[in-house]
Order: sequence, then structure tokens, then C-alpha cells
Amino acid sequence: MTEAQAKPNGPMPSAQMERKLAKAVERAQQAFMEKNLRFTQLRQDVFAEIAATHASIGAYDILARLAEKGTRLAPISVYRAIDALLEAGVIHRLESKNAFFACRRIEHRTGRRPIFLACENCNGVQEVDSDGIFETIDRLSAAASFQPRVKFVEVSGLCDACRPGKD
Amino acid sequence: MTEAQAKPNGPMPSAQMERKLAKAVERAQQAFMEKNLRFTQLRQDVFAEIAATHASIGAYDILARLAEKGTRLAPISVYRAIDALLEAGVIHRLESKNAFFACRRIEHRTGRRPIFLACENCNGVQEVDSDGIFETIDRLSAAASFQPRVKFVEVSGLCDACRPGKD
DNA sequence: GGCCCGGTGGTATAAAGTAACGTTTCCGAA
DNA sequence: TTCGGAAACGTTACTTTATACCACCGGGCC
Repeated sequence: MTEAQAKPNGPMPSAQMERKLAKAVERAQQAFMEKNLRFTQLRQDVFAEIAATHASIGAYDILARLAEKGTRLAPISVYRAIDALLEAGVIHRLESKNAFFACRRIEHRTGRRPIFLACENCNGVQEVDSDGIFETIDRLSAAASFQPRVKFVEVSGLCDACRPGKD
Repeated sequence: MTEAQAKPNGPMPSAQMERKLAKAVERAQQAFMEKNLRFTQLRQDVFAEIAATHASIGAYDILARLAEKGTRLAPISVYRAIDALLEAGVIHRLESKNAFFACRRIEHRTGRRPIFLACENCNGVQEVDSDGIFETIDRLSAAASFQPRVKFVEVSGLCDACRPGKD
């Protein structure tokens, strides 16, 4: 398949989108400060590109979009920025797609880790409360004498907007 | 192809391991037959290599091991065999590692899908009963109007044998 | 100043996976 | 028994994803 795909969620006033993006960048900056990490220009640019997508995006797509805007980078530079963004917790990695998306940080509201619902059509990612799944994983791990370090719960499918029968 | 010769100090009797491997291959063959798929020589070779590993293994590692034994293949051939093995359900893919492992098919005993516990040290993979995790995912998906198709639950960490404090 | 260190730039290359196309093999129908 | 289509395989080339390596820059610190 090529890169062409269904447009992301419905039309939205671009002014509103820009305000949202600016807020997201600001929150990211906050997160970096709290962790004593540097929110450099490169990291900000990469984050903004990911956040502007409102979906998951591959490292090389980020690269291409930045190049279109005049910022030509080597892959390694993007990956370094991504590493920092992951460490700061402002983006997540979708293991099943080798892609990244801006964290909406619902765990700040729920106090719990979310699971990811990734749409195969529009690439949008929802984070929904895990409702005890991670605790279950911990329990199952303990029963198997397994020491968990990183846990992935990812679901691939179709989001509401992309469901057949809808338009 | 010559038989495995006596090793001076193997940790496990190689005869026993070979018997286990032969059984695994036989079960795989069974699975292929039940699904009306062909268990060709290539597929058998690739499966045997994965099963003999007793851990997760990357496609190119399989390629290299087969090459050592005189079977030189193009990557695509291995991937095609892997696809067939996945379809037959005799191996699983570890998304978080881009690797594959032989299914021990605990769902045949429990009637339920397992989750995967992957050791970062020895690459071993345990399949343990999911204890309702997938049902929870279905429920959460429905609540989010999301239509799930593929679900990944993978845990990366240290298995009992590789835990620090043991030896 | 001289030093360390985190971040960056650039080149090259590894690792993972796929497209395209032709040939062989299997298997059932005529 | 041969024919024909589908599935499997081989070969080449290629894309996508990710990292190694080394040099350099700029700020804090002695």
C-alpha cells in the first residue's frame, strides 16, 4: 500500500487546530522541564510534526514532512529526537506499526495506563483506560515467575469514523 | 545431512531434544493438514529452525542458520514460509521484537488465547493464559466504538531463569 | 584557557520486509 | 493421460526502518 489514505477525522477549523497544537507543544515543554530534559528546537519540530498529525506516523514520514518545510535532516537526527520525546513521555511508540503518536496523556486524568486502539484506515490512535489489564498482566507474570519490564497492549482495527456502514 | 554427533557436555540430552523437535514438527504437520494447507519442505525446514530455537528468532537469523546447513535462500522465501506458518497458527509473531517463535498452543488446553511473556535476556517466550484480558479489550473497544481486528498483548522482561539473584 | 558532556550533522550501513516476474510443482478435471 | 490453473518457489532488485561511527559545536565548570 502507498501513503495515500483516508483523510483524518473530519474538517476542523485550522485556527482551532493550531491553538490545540500550540497547547500540545506547551505541555510537551512542561514535561521536558519536569524531567530536566532539554526541549531543543529539533525536538520541538519533531514533536510538532507528530502532534499535528493526530494519528500515528512513521519516522521517515516525519522526515519527509520536515523536508517539505525546508528542514532537511538525516534519519538519525529524527530518531534521536524521537528517543528524547519517548523518554519524556510525550509520544508513544506503536510497536505493531513501527510508528509514533503524540500522547494525549489520559493517565493524567485517570491515574492509569491506557491501551491503544489503532485504526488501520486513518491511522488514528485512541488511548483508552486499561481497566485493570495491566494489573492482570502483573498478576499473570508473577504467577509465571516472570519479571515484567515493558508491557504492550495494542489493538488494530477500525475506528468509529472508518467503520463500514458509516461514511 | 549427518546426524547430530555426541556432544561432550551438552546441558540437555540431544536425543531428547531431537525427539521433542520431531514431535513439534509432527504437530505442525497436523495443523497444516487440518487447515488444508501444504506443509512443504521449505516450510518444514523453517518451522524446525524456529522450533529448535526454543525462543524467539528473527527472520534473518533463520536465514543464516539455514544457510549454515547448506540451504541458501532469499529473504522473501523465508518470509513466505513464515507467512504460511503464521496462517497455520504454528508460530506466533512478536511485534515488539520483529521475531517469531513456535507456538506451544496452550489454547488447545485452555480454550483461550494466551498472552506472551518475552525474556529480554534469553529470548525465551512463555505463553500464559490471558485470564479475560482479551474479553476486557473487546469490552473497552466496544465502549470506544472501535472495531478490533488484531490484538497484541506482549510483555518484555526477565524470565525466572534469567532473573538477577538467581544463577 | 582547557575540559567534559549533551546535542547535532553527516556518511555509511545494518536490519527488516516487499514488489515484480518468471518457473516449477501439485492436483484435479477432461 | 494430458491439460490447465493455482499454489509454491527462485531470483533480482528494491523499500522501509533503524543504528554505528566519527567529527564538531557550544555551554557549564575547574
